[in-house]
Amino acid sequence: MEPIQSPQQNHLLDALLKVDYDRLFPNLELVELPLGKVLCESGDQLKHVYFPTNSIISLLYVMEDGASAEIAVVGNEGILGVPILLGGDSTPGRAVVQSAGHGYRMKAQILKNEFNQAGPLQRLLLRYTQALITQMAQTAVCNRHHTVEQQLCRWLLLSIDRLSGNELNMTQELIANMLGVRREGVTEAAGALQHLGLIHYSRGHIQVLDREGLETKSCECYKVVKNEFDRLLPAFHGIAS
Amino acid sequence: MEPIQSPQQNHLLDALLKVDYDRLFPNLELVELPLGKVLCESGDQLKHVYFPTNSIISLLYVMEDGASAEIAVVGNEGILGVPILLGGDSTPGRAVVQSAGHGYRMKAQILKNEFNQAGPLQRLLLRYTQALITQMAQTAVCNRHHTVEQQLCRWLLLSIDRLSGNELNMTQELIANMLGVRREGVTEAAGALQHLGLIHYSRGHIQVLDREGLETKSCECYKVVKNEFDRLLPAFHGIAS
DNA sequence: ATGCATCCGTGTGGTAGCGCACATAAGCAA
DNA sequence: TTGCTTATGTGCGCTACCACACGGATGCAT
Repeated sequence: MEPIQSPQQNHLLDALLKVDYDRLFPNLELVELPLGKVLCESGDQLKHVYFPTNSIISLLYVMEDGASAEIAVVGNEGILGVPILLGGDSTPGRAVVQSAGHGYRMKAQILKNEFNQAGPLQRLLLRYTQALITQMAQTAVCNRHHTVEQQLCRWLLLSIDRLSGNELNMTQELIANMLGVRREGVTEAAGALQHLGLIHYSRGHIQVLDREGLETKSCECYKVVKNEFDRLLPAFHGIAS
Repeated sequence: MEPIQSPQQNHLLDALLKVDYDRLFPNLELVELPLGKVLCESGDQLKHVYFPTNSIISLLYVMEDGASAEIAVVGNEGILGVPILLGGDSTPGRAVVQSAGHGYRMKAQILKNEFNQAGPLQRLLLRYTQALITQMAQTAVCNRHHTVEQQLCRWLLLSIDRLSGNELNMTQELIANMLGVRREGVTEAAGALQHLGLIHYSRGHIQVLDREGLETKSCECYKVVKNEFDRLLPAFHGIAS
């Protein structure tokens, strides 16, 4: 039972003015985004930008010794490819599909040209960039000061916010890679959350049972990021109007 | 012996086309930036943007419990006020003068108007934004994986790169606040570096004696950030041409 | 049902950094 | 000098997390 895909499931596309949307629409290509697919290796130049619909893309920085950490996630609220717009053609980061699903992609140059027209589309994407920056900054602080359990809560909340349901397909091993901690650390934290009845998981399948409880257990970082996204990107639905 | 101040000591201003520079020049106001001055409290709307010349501004995130961490620094290579340009009027961060000196400021609205013309000035500032994003991302990773000593090296290098000499006025207590670690941790790390002959410090005055040695001791994060700034913002001196 | 890869749980020992408490030291003021 | 403030050094117990090792469990394929 795959849900029907539509570009408007992506909030950025949905927020475009009708005239902008209609112009871009023919360039959008629906793509499947399987778990683990690397959309952009460190230092690569992105050929396409991606608008996830029901998938999540993780922005990872990988270090020389192989250690990694996620610095932000992109779901149906956003776009992968901000560096293209900012004029630095590459980033030192890697983009990986963290939660399988679909998205629309578009040749990077086309969106860049639209962006350079400095209209509402540019303003929208710049506001998204600001929200992304906030997420990265908060991740930096969170990495410094919060426990694995708190960070796991934040991460779960950010993830399910970007999907329709309350379930994730994601092994603890992968989560550990995202958070930049050991797998055992995730096991322990997840076990604690399950014991509290906040989540249920088994073999790579996670259900959030008590969203509010998770928010309580989480550090403030989740709320800060969420509030900033809501503030900067209210759902104003350019097409519907 | 204060050095003579000129807007062109700031690399962004220096990189403007002459026509843009001439138009902005009358709006630039030289300001002194004393140590510890808070230019922007969390959630504030910036009235001015700042172009440091021989000062450094630190972007700090402060948490509910008072713990803090620096997510990026802005010196003569950059500008404080990127969120203004991106259209989110405020940020959840705080901006503090980390190294006393001077800078030029300008009413935020004026620069925002210039930015919205979508010319070379906008492209320059967007490239700077990309560099800033890289710095924040690398900070997030560094917070996760590297020792206090490595981070101190990175921090010292990033700082002296943004000043003319090889000296800093900065107590260990303040550095600890920036890095989000204990003061004693900085004492220990700084002691080790001094023992190796890489730095000399006493009561809030730090000299870098062996830059190369510091780079060796530092984590890769410094080089990644530096390379990305050099790549995105080559010194191309719009005025001179 | 049997085999097998994957995923998860757990234990043991080691370490970096924390919180706290104080001891020294360097500058400054009268 | 004396005294005061600020800056830096050090020791101690504690905790979160790490690295490694291995045992157990689950689901899938044949």
